[in-house]
Amino acid sequence: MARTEQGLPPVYDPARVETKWYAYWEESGFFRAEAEPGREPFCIVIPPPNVTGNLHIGHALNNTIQDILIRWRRMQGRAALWLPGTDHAGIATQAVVEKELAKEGLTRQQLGRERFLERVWAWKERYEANIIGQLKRLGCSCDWTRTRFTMDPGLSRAVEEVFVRYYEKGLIYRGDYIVNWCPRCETAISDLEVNHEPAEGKLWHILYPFVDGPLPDGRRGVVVATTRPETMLGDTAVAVHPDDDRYRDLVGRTVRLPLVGREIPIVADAFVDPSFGTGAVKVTPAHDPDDFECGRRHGLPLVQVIGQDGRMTAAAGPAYAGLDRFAARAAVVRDLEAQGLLVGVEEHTHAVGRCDRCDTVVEPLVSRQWFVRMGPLAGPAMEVVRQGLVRFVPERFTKIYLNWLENVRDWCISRQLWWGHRIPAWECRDCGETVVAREREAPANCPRCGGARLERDPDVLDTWFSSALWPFSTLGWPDEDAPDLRDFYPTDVLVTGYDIIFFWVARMIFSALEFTGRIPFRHVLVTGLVRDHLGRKMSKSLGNGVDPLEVIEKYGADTLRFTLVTGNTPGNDQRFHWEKVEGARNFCNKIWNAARFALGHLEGFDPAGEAPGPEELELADRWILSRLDAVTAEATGALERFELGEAARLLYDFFWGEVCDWYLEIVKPRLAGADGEASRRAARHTLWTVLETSLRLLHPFLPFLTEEVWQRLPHRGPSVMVAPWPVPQGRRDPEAEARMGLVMEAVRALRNLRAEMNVPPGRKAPAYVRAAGRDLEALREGERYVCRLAHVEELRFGEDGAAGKVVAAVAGAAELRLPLAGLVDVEREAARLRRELEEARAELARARGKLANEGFLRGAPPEVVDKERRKAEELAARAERLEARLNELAG
RNA sequence: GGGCGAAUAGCUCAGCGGGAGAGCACUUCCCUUACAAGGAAGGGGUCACAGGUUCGAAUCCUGUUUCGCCCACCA
Repeated sequence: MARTEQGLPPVYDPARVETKWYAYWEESGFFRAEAEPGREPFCIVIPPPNVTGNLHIGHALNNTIQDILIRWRRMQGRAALWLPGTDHAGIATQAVVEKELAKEGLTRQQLGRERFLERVWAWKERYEANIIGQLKRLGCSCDWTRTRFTMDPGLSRAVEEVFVRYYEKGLIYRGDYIVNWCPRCETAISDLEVNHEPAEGKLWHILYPFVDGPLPDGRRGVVVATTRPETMLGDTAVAVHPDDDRYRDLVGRTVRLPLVGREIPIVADAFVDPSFGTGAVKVTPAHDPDDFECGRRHGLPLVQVIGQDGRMTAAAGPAYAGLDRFAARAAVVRDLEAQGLLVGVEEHTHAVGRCDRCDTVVEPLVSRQWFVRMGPLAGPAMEVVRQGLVRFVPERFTKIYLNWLENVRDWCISRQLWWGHRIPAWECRDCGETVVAREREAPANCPRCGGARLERDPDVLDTWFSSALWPFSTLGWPDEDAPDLRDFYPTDVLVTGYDIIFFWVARMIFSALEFTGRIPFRHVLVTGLVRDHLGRKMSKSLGNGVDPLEVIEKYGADTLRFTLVTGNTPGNDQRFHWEKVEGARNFCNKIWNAARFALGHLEGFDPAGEAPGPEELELADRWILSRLDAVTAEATGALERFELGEAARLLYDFFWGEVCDWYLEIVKPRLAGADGEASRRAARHTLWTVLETSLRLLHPFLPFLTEEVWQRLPHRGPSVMVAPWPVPQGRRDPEAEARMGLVMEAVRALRNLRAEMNVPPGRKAPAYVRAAGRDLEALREGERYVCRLAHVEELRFGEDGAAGKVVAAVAGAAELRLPLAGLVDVEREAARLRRELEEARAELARARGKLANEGFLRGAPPEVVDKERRKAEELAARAERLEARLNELAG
């Protein structure tokens, strides 16, 4: 940090400025969105993070994207609302708090419902504050005055309202159905909360003997195949396919259930696949979804042999009651074997369902639950997507979405938990009547029998039931006149991961259509996962997670944002590499230093007072301004298409590759006055224009850095975050771009010649140019740039040059020559080249020798051999180049 | 069993009908007063494979292979 320019250190220090600017933005009220006439609204509601813990790197990506979109639209003058909030995350939060309790040796039952909920609320307060703090560190420009939580009074009212209206419309029903039950969480879970994983298992073949004894043909009974023998205790039938000739004559007969003795019928049902197992299926309506349906079709009784705790019930018989279901499996197999009824065992891998939360094997159980009828809701939800009213980005996710809705089953929404929205239903203890009502309208007495013993349903709703309402409940629904609902709904874009399209996106769409009659958002921008550097999912158990806060502390929020958003396309996973973080950090530093340089030359600069006329701008100015307009248009287009990575790349390439590498270098002597006052003024103004505009373009991506720099630059307005988004100013100039292109190519060609020939950096010489027409004009116009940047004394047009020349063709038309004499000592250079050539040849011979050695080829690892091969190729190429240069020197 | 994605420079990835690119890594030179977290020059790729459409294909179509993911009630 020895030198400073304008008192600025040569390395950008994000820690010094980030909190300062965030506080300034917040105090200035820039995050607050006000809808006004004439200002088109733009709204994003945040996918509410769970209050289970801290934000992870995926949140950082997701929220960076939202912030970029919001900041961009805000600068465009839209009334941009980013509505923040958090989700109570029912089962997940309850689980973490229970875990915390367990450390104190407590269970929630010991605490009781009320005190347990107090604990959860305390947890919620702590983590909500945490999460909001983290979003602020990231730079998120949310309207914090509108922060919501899924269990806020208003949102809870929406939940209640939705439940009651669904119920009144017949779209919610309660009933005894088979559901996915987690015996550890002791609650029902939805289909989506079950993960199917392949598991090594066995397929047991069991003989169920005929009640009436063997048939005349000798058959003693029917053999069924099962992967879960313990469930046989609850069998109430055997099913075969109606067209299966092997069994057709058996339909209607009765078999005796082994171990239990119950007499059960053989029924015909088309759900049976004759090609699987023996073609005969044991039917356990209480413990298998297919069997449940089959049982209903045939009026079979339910025998529940596994309880909600995963242990066998009394109905399983005294030998098994109380046993864990897996212990019971072993016992049943043992007993069947003893009776000679186990007639075969095969190895068999099949899918076993596990609880999304705790990985416990799910038990299908019949229990009394609440369901949402999906049929009538799915149709419109598919229609709005088919019609393009709601668009997925990228588009391929529409198919996934539609496919899911086409096959969706009714949604089990009740959970046997405490943390969540309590179901607004009461049951009469006297007559069993069910009453569904808004809490404030709940009757004191049973409307049917008049009894006073109405008891509220103890269960709560699936957490996604409330998230499904998020886009409109946060804006004030069910109050139809809520100003925010009127001003900002439907929202514009939902940014979310592909992992919750079914859980959340689909449910928001059908809920919104049902209750607001409108779509909830116009676009769904789907993000991929951030994986670790090996491509693995980040997870707590692997310990491979990257904490966004750690990145922010080490490198700054802008760096993290830029890292996550570049080189990545919507819907695709990306890997996290610290090298990429460093690349983003370097870019920030590049901007910082370009600004440092510019500030040193813009002292006392007044943009309005010094605007040069068009005729005062020279080639480089017209070129960079043209490029600035082009990049402005391209970046804006990319943002409109949600290609944020593309927009970021465009700006990166422009700023680093064109502004810094070329324009700043060209402008240095001009700013120092080398080309006179007019040139200096044009350069100064253009430099300011390019830098100031670039900062505005970069602001959504790098909010802190751009603010810090912009504030130091001559500017208008209180903050770059409320400065106007750039629009092209009609400065496109294809002629200037073409001419400058040629100039740049000439510079590159001359530099190349110098480097190839080892011309000492300090040595200058004239360059001879042969060109015609426009090329000639362009090179004449850019002569000063070429001379300075390529370190050439002067350009001599139309001359053939000296002996020992080196030639480069430029743009196929012009030709540049450098005389070697005067640049290098030809004799010494030739000697050096010969030495290098010898070395290269010697090394090449060694490498070739190695590659000819059978022992090496066989013994060395393939990658080593490959490397050797590449080395040989490179050496050969190098030798060739050296020879060519030697010839050049000689000629 | 369906569906989707990926396969491009040593690594990580953009590009998706006319130029094969970026960052990192590699080689050479340069501490030139914006930046060595930098500058200049350079090496490195039959764009997985096979067909097809086209004047032209990394890019579109068909098929194949290898990874990865999602969905599905096969007991």
